[in-house]
Amino acid sequence: MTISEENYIKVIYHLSLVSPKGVNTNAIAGMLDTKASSVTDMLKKLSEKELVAYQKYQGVTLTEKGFYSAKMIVRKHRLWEVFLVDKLNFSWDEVHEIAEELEHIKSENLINKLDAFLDFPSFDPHGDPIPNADGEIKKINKLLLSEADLNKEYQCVGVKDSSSEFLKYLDKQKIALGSKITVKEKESFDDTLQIQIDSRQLTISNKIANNLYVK
Amino acid sequence: MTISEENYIKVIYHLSLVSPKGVNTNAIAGMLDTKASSVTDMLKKLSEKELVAYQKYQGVTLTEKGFYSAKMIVRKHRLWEVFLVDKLNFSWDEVHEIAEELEHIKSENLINKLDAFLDFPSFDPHGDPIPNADGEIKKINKLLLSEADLNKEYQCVGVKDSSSEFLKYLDKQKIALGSKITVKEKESFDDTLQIQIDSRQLTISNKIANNLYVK
DNA sequence: ATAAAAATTTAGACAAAACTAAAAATAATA
DNA sequence: TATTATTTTTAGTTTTGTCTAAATTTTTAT
Repeated sequence: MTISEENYIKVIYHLSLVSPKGVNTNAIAGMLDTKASSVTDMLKKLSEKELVAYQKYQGVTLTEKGFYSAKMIVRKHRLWEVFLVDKLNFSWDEVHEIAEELEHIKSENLINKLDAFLDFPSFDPHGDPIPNADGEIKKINKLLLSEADLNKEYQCVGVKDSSSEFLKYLDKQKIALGSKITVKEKESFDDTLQIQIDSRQLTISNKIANNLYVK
Repeated sequence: MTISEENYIKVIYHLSLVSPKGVNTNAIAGMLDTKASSVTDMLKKLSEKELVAYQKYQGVTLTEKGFYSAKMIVRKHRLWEVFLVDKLNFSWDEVHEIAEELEHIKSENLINKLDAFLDFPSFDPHGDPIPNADGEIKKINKLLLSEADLNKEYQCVGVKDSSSEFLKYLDKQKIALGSKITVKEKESFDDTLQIQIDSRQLTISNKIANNLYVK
């Protein structure tokens, strides 16, 4: 697989988690910042290689083979992110772009040794699960903070939006994975939340609460 | 720079260490396993970008800019090799191919953090020097074992040929960087050497002695 | 010094991955 | 249901890096 093909497969994977019945050409184009016509061309090629099931005008889904390939790319991306944060002291908002390059390094041996070196982590620095060498993914029962019960203690386990801006906001507010969070009050007018986080009081908008996972 | 351009610059760098007056088109083609005509095309492009000084039919040399770029690529390659051997427990004959891919990862920040993580090594697992962030290279007075004096103790500091086959031969003979080597006798007929290595006796061919650096 | 050999460059073509513009199919709406 | 609007595909180009074959230049050898 070329780097370009891998990027398509990865994007189709992420989109298919949201729309499992079939991923639209335009959605793929949007994610890859390319044109729909380019996507059509690539879908034909990926279909030839039996990585996707493609019927024109009907969207695409990953084949078994494509699904496994996608998980291996995601595995590499997330393991490298762990490496960058845990070993090289990058902050969690800096690692995505670099991992986008590292995820295309071919050696399977490399990634398995890296996995061992990192002690077989199950989650990346943003709380996203890391597929193991067989493609298996550890699921946890997480929910958005916006859906959390009042006065019940949760633990922050991930972010939905992992943009640099959001992550930097969280750093500023000292909200990190592992933080203990209790929703004290919910303002019905604008869905603003009063939360207690590691014994501090904080007011956060609905947008923030909609992008934080807790369990 | 594209990956292809980087590969050309790197090859021109290595060849120019041997023929500093100008590197031949065919030599580049040989190293990159490509055709001379492709090399000519690329030389024009690299010349446009002022990475090389190219006069047709006269061979090519690196400009200041090209020379620095080359050293940064070599720096990345060799730092990744140290990482693979020291941290991921690869053996020294397995790392070249993987480093060939890793050397093209773009982030300067990444490579400097990796450098720090590895404790600013000056030499890679094959004894080749690692340029620092400014492109400076630590030189040592090494010589080929074939040129060594009799009955004088040397230390193995590098290999000239770093092919997997040669490295595996050295592993088999338990010759490693740091080994103490004394040439006891030189057979003038075929230049075979009787050496003492870490208190063992060994007979090695001229070909081996011509590919081992000592100091 | 000139002919033959080797090295290098040019010209034209191709594959991959992108693009634009236009056509076709599907979805949405009056 | 007919008509827009949207989405998707096709057709034809472009760019990058490669190739083959032919032409040119340089080097080697008679």
